[in-house]
Amino acid sequence: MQEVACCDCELDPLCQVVEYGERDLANSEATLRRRQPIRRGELLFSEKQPFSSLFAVKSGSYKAITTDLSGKERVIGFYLPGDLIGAEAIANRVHSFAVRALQESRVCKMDLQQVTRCGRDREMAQQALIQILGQEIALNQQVTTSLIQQNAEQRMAAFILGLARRSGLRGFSQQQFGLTMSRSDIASYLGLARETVSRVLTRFQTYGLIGLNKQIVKLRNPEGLEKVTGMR
Amino acid sequence: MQEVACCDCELDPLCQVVEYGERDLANSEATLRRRQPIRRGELLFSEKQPFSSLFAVKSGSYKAITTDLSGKERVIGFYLPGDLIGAEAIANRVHSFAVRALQESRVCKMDLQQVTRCGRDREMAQQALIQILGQEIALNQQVTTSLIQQNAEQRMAAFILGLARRSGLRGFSQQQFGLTMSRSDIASYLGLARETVSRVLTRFQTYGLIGLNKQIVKLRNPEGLEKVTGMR
DNA sequence: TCTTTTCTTTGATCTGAGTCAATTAATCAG
DNA sequence: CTGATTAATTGACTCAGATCAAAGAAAAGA
Repeated sequence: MQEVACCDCELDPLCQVVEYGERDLANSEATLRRRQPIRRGELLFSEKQPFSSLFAVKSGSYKAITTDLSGKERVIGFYLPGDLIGAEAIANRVHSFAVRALQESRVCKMDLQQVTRCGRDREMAQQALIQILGQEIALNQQVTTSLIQQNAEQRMAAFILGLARRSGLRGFSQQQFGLTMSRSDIASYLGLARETVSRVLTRFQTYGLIGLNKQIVKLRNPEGLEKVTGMR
Repeated sequence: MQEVACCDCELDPLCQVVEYGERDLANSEATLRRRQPIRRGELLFSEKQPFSSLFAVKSGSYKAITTDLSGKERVIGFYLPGDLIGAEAIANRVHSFAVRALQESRVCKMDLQQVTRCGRDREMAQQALIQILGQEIALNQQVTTSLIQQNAEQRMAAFILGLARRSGLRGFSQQQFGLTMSRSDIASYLGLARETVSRVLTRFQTYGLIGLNKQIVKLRNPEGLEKVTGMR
């Protein structure tokens, strides 16, 4: 299982400050626990659970899910190595969705309560956190836009390119990466039917845009995909 | 034009800290400018413009817009009294979309550069900002979810209820409020055709869910609307 | 005021994507 | 390895919502 390097991780600016601060702390209560293992299918936290920590994905992948009135599960996001999990609960101190591991994975866990209590490094930590949250807002904005006003092919193309970009940013291959979530998960996330996801993926293969076997996606024509999205 | 009270504004926790800090500052360079007037159609900032300040809507309304490849405008959000504008640019120091006033409006403008330089109040200001950003992330998450997987009626219902809730939260009527944006703007935002927005609105009227004349919406049956959304 | 332009509504038609159904492939348990 | 269960693909059909078109209502200019 390939892991993201700390230097490529979104939470790292905060980790550094916290860990630096920790050395000076008399009590050895770790505020930061690196590389916690999580089994496939395990919940990182559940909906309505009180907020206690932020997580950074070290390896593997996760999905964020809510349950609607009829009890059906809805996927509202995916997390890959280097991604931040849990920011949505900072203000209300309660998680607004559950997060489940899609495979054997590892996270780094940071106790935010402690972070905001650790005195002289507090300001640096806060500064770092502000940056991270700002980044998060900008990203969410983009994702929302690219999903809402687009058709099935555009959504899928944007989704695949997004995965590729994230893979590249975290130090992995930008051309080839794992599609660890099921077709149903993708469908739910993109607001499409399973069957449509399947059809669009095979269409993309016949167009020569991507190659796909087992869980591995290969970008054969990234520019073409970019065109399909219809965005800049 | 009705204005939101500062105590009902999202940016207020930050304003308070900043303004308190300002009194002690030797230089009288204001970091906070309250109630700046903006004319209808005027840009608050444009896409790709360097980030310099956060804005809080005091009165009126705004839309956030990007332009796609074909040069067509896409609405990606609306701002009402009490809302925060500009958070998406904090991390990258560049605005990722433009914001245009939908009518005569007022904003409070806060220079964030200064905020993060003002010394002993800095920590309080940062704490406040973290809360605000966290709230922003949680809200965006909700909006995205409610839009992507819903049909036209569900989107419109959620949109109207969202406006009502925001209106109520800011100290205005929850039953009655202005629909200051055009049908096209709503359509673009919700990812629908103008015609569909129009049709759904008339359907809602004939169902007795809302009343609508000129720019004023009245909720006649909020529970009914809530049911239409199909969410909790 | 009247005219022009823009916005909104309503109707008719068409199409992308959802639903239902059946087949094939992959994963899991023993 | 083998049968059982679950996931993915493919096809046929349907419908919500897009597009096209035209009329009506508001808003902006003169």
